[in-house]
Amino acid sequence: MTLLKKTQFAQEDQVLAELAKALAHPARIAILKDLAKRDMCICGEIVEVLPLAQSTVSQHLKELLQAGLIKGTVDGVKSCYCINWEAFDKISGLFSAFFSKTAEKSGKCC
Amino acid sequence: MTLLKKTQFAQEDQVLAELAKALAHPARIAILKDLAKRDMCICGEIVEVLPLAQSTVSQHLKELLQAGLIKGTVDGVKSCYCINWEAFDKISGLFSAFFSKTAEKSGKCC
DNA sequence: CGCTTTTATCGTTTTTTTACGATAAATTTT
DNA sequence: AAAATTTATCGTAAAAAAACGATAAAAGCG
Repeated sequence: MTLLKKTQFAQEDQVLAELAKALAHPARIAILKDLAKRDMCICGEIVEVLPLAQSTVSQHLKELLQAGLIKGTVDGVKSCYCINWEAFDKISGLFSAFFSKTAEKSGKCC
Repeated sequence: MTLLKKTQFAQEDQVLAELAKALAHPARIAILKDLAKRDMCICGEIVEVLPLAQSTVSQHLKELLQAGLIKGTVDGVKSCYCINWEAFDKISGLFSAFFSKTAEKSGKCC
């Protein structure tokens, strides 16, 4: 009788929900946009453009990493992050598939 | 010094994050898929196909309502829900805009 | 070598989310 | 009219997320 009901849903739905969760904070949206904007990848400059403490930003980066949306490499004392384009495209595809597949129905409604 | 930092981000990012949050649970993904699959809209039959208590499902429906993804009408003692297609398409557009705009960069990386 | 910079992690607090049972309101059914 | 059905809401508990400061580890600089 735990509180972990999520695992009882279809794998596919869990995956999409997990990805949506990674996007479910404006800081993480902003990070992704920032990483995409600069075509070189970025380290702790992200901290400067966000209204959050360094440790909090680090946490958000970790979540994006775990979701596979970005990748990071260590460059001396600095950390360099960038968008994981292969994953990003795949995830983009998952979302558009979800939306288009869901929407291809008649649209009859109450 | 509250803990409400979210409001300090760009409106656009807040909106997208909020929508992503509405999708950030497998139950809500499943509900949307189910509503789309049946081309008539559905009431508490949703409860039967989900491994969750009625009150919990009702809560998830409320969140989808608040995000604008679905709409609901009362039909006697029953409640009838369906996808809000106009909003759905718009939201679909927001996501694909986010992904394509973000991805249109060079892809230089570390 | 000692100091500074950079960043990840730890510990903690606050807030939000998830989940359920109980109940209440409204409506059918009997 | 009484009983049963349907669903939203309330109260509550447990878990997860968000945020920060402090600290630690690693690298670069004087």
